[in-house]
Amino acid sequence: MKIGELASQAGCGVETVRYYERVGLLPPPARTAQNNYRHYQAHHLQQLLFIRRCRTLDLTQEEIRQLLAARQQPDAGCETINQLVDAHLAQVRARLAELQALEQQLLALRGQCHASLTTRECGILKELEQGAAP
Amino acid sequence: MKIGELASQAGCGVETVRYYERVGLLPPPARTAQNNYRHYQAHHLQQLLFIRRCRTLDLTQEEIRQLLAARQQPDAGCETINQLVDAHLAQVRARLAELQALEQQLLALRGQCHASLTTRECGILKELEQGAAP
DNA sequence: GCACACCCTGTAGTGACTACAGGGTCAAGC
DNA sequence: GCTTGACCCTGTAGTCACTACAGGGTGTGC
Repeated sequence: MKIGELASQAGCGVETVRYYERVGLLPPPARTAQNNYRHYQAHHLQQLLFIRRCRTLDLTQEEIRQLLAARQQPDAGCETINQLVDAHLAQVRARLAELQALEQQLLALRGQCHASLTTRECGILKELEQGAAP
Repeated sequence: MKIGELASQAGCGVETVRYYERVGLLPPPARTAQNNYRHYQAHHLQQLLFIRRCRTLDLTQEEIRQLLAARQQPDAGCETINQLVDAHLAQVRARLAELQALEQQLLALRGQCHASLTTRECGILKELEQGAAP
């Protein structure tokens, strides 16, 4: 299949596909001799779907590269895979904690001004100007 | 004061200060005639602290620019400030919801493999290869 | 023969910095 | 007077994962 069909089957843009090839996440497909168009096989689609699924889980390219490499060694142990997912989960939870703290800070900030005041009187600006870290 | 002192008082790098000047968040300071060093006043530090406080709240440069502009008009109403904080809070909450969903997906994925198997048998890889979006 | 969808390469932009390279300046100690 | 090291300057390139052109070639239907 051509790149447009591959991309639409994977639910991404053709430019994303070419980008994955450029950065080495997708192997370069064969080209037709006549017009140099990329010609993809089923395994390309499989790998692209794998990559897209990983991306919906916010895995980085580097993490995906490690998973793809692991897939090449089906007889090796899968501890690195488990560790990778655990590490990523830990990162997500760390970011969650950060964002929850941020939400509280913003709520407190928002509580500084309820009325429609002048900028000079606005509690939010005052807090941002003078407040130390909460 | 010179840029190094300003930066250390604000708790950021000198390159960040120069960057803020380049993108227009900090006004260009006077330069000493002798050696062209930047020479900062107290109000520069004030503004830099303001910017850094906004950044710890994950406000974007564009949002900070709006707050700085509002500060220049102390007699105007502060509705835009309140709206800006509300909008940002909504964004943070949306991202929180996304991350919580992601956490659940990763947990489910992690549950696919507890043992130390071969890559071929690893439930995580199988899920990533074949699983539809949860 | 023409319009239009598709394909190609290559480059630049996004946000908010960070990290050099390659140079100039200043103060302290010898 | 000289060296050493900390500081300052400009300008450019890198980060991440795309996205958006510009400027061209190709294929298909009317």
